[in-house]
Amino acid sequence: MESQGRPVIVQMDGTLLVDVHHPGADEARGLLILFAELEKSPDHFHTYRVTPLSLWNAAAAGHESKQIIEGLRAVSRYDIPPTIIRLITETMDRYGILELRVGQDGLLLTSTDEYVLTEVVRHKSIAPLVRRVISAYEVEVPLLSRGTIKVALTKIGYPVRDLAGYAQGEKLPFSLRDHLPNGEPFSLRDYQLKAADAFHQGGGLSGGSGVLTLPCGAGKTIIGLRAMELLQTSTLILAANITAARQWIRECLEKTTLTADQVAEYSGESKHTAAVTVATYQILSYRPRGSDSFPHLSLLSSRNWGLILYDEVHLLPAPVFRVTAEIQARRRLGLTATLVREDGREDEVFSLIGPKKYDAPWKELESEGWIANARCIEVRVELTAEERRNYAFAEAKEKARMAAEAEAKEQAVELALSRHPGEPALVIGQYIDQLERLAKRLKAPLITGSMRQKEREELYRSFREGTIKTLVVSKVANFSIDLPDASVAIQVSGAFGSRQEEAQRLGRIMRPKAAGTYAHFYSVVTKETKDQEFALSRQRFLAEQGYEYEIVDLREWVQSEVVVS
DNA sequence: TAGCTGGGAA
DNA sequence: CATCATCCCAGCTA
Repeated sequence: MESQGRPVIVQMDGTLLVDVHHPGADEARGLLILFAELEKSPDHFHTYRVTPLSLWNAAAAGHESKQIIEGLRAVSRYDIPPTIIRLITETMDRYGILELRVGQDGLLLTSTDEYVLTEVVRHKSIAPLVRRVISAYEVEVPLLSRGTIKVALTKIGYPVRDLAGYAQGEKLPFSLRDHLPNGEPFSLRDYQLKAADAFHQGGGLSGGSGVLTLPCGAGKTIIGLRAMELLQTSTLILAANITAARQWIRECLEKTTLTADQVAEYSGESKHTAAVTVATYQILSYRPRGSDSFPHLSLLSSRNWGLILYDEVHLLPAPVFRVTAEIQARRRLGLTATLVREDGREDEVFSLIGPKKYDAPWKELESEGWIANARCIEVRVELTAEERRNYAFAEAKEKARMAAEAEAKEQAVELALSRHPGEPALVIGQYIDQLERLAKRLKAPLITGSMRQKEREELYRSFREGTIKTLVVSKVANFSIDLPDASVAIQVSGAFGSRQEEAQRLGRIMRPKAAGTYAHFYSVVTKETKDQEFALSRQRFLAEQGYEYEIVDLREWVQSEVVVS
């Protein structure tokens, strides 16, 4: 291939630009996601960035800096700047210089490079964790410091390869069923097997802990059950909320040979433990008022768990990080749709749960029909003259809300809905006032957090049965996994900067649709306001997931609709 | 003992 | 950056 014709431009600052119109762009992106993170995706060039964490994940997955650089050369339009080659090589090669293994009387932190170990051991965050210097290649660390030292080493740029192994855990013989209770045959999809294998391979030492990244609707639970089956051991499952916890219990009973007395819920409502116990993050982080102890954290050491499974690992709260540092001898599996945390503690997930073991190829899942084909549309609206005046005079903190609640959004929602007659649609927003207005205008029921669970379930049922076509929902849409699937989602307001929220909402329409049809995801945004600032991060998120998206203007849209009808 | 309400946390 | 979620617990009723 002509070098002029290659799709990637490597820049001095560590960003990688992909020309998305280039025929080799898809292939290039497949290479870049191995070791770089997508940063933004304007019209013609997508920007990736290499970060220490993205490079270490690649190294932990067994990629070598040499291969990565060769691959990059093959898709790069110009010569790669030497500083970037050095950055990739040095960062990746640091992973694995240090290793942690079991010693006679604690852990051994070992190095193939005496200078690195000496330097590291002198560091003020590491020195207190070292019990004894054995040689220039070996120091002793107390067993209990396993987690702390891993976090500290990552923070100073020398992530350690943990080869200290795992506790056996109580045996639990069971298997996945090949038929569900209703008689339907049940088997795992290819990528589900691959994901679970990626976690398990390497067995005793290098395998057995890490994170699997899969889109909503790809069957994360099933992969978790498969991982449990591979290990045949008692498991503590931590879930983000009670509904998710109960979903785990249901799936255990439905899809495995585990019996009801082997699966227990540990929550505010019911505190039972069994060989498989499902708890919420919140009960672990619970602290009675005025106290500084966490009475339920002991659950983690209450039994000889062979596996701790962290569902939605990006939500893992601080106290659970702390205790996870203390149980590094237990196998750990993290499941998530996005590894991005709003609090920036990705490095702790990397250190304490483990490196990323599998990242689902979205586009592949989509083309194989496991998740829906989705179209994302950003609808831009304007403030009215009056709103604009108020906006100009408003305090900075009021502005976001004013933009989010712009009157024109209501018309945009109506118009978007009219393009999908008969399709189940969700209107999702952040502010109850705005949602109340919308619900009235659309003559659709509104569901918020204050609605009783019973009433919600009623509405969900009608929606599922099709007697209700449109539901207006608040932030419950981000959490409630009972919320039925739709083929249209319209978001009118929200924490637009939050990619997690975006992921949840997009997930609402990701269940496979009939061949050749699309799911539609609309975001209604007010032009020239705070609202618009969030558009960039959304673009980035959607592009990360492999989605193209389209921008339309409400005014032009209104005109074209008039012409059509 | 279950079922509801309200306050508090993060 | 405030808003709205969540869950947990205590305390009430029956």
